Amino acid sequence: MKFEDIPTPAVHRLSFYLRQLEALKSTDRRTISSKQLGESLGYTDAQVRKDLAYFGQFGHPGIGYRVDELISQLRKILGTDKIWSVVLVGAGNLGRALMAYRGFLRKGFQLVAVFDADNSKVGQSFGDLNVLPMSDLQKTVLAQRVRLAVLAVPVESAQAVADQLVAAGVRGILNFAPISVAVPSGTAVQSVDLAVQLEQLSYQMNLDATEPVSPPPADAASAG
Amino acid sequence: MKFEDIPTPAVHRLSFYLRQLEALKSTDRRTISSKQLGESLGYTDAQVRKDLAYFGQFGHPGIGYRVDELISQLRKILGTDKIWSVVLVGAGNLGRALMAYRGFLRKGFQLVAVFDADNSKVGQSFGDLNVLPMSDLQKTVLAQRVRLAVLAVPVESAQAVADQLVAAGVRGILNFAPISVAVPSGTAVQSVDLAVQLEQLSYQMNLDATEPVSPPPADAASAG
DNA sequence: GGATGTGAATGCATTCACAGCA
DNA sequence: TGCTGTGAATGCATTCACATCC
Repeated sequence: MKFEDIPTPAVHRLSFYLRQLEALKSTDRRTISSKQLGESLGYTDAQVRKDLAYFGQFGHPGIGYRVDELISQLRKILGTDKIWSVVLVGAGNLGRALMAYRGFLRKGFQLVAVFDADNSKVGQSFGDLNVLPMSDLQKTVLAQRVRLAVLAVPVESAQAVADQLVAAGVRGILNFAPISVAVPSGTAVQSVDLAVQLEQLSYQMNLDATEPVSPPPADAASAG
Repeated sequence: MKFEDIPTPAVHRLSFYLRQLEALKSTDRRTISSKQLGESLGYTDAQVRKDLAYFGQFGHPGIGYRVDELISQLRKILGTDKIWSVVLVGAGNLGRALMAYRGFLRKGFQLVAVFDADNSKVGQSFGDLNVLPMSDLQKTVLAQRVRLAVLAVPVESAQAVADQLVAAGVRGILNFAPISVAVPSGTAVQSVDLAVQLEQLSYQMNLDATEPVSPPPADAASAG
């Protein structure tokens, strides 16, 4: 089976397996069964086994999966056994918060440059780095062969910046602007839109007939 | 067909249709076909029609969908035709950035309280609001009948805070901590984990045999 | 002609269930 | 006995293709 036709949802779950396993490292647990791993994440045991089996035989019948072993296999599969250089475009509140958020940089990613279109921000320090002007983007990305970018700019400029990134050689974009960024095939985009996610929650509440807007407080509380 | 068994991916796409349509409002466009709407988001026309048809007949044969009409239908379906009260837990960098990010609060959501466990943060101003201590969470959420929460706390406390939120009556949580938050059935969780998303990009790059880590710059650049 | 809405057909992902190994 | 890996069976989502309406 070729890598290309492994189900996308399966690849996505791999990241959660890895996260869960890494949390386990601080405990004294050495092995884990597909059942245990699945239950902690809300999946079935068959699902876990099938997902992992797409990539090889990592388990030990009668034993389960060895935690260390599976972690390193998953890192290899996901490509985070090597370090990826990442640039950030947009040094505003969100950009800063994202980079500062603890655990953002789980091993495997290193921020190598930060850009902003606002000249008043250029030159400001940003962790170990200084904010660079957009005019430096092309040459920096090219020179350092950067392949990944985080896009935290206002929605109006998101598409234009994405175009520049792709032109400079970036092949994966993590986009925080609320727009569907168009990129040529061969380039991947992952998007995070808070409004979209809240809407999904709102929809799910409607299913339970949970009432929105706070009416004047009474005393009862109901749930499905 | 009952609301409960509409495909999750379809509901998710609804949010993107809505986002796209809202962007269209600033133009003079009055109607749009399933083909046009789909193309702008990378879906087929049949997909768009099927998704919308799960909820009713919103289109006009020979014409397409009227933008205004479809927007209000989608808001109704997603539950954002009413205002949902939202609380934020965690007034750190991320929490502040999330709330400040323009467009975060697309109509339909209103932040009514902010909590933080760090006493030095309590009392600080946060937009129109003041940061409250965690000890106020229960009574505030209960009194205002809040059903949605944004969780931007360190991973160690995420599960405990989620438990408190659920106990207070929250039924939907948007979680930014890198952990799989367990909640009782009847409560929904949406999660955002930056490391997970970068890993997904990393995996997709591997498919194209794009090399990670910057070796000393040469002159060639390749792409699939 | 130009578009929707929708049953039928296809294709994809998950689950079952069991052979096989430690 | 306990657990994996995996073909076969099921179930879900997408796409096709066409009757229908403006």
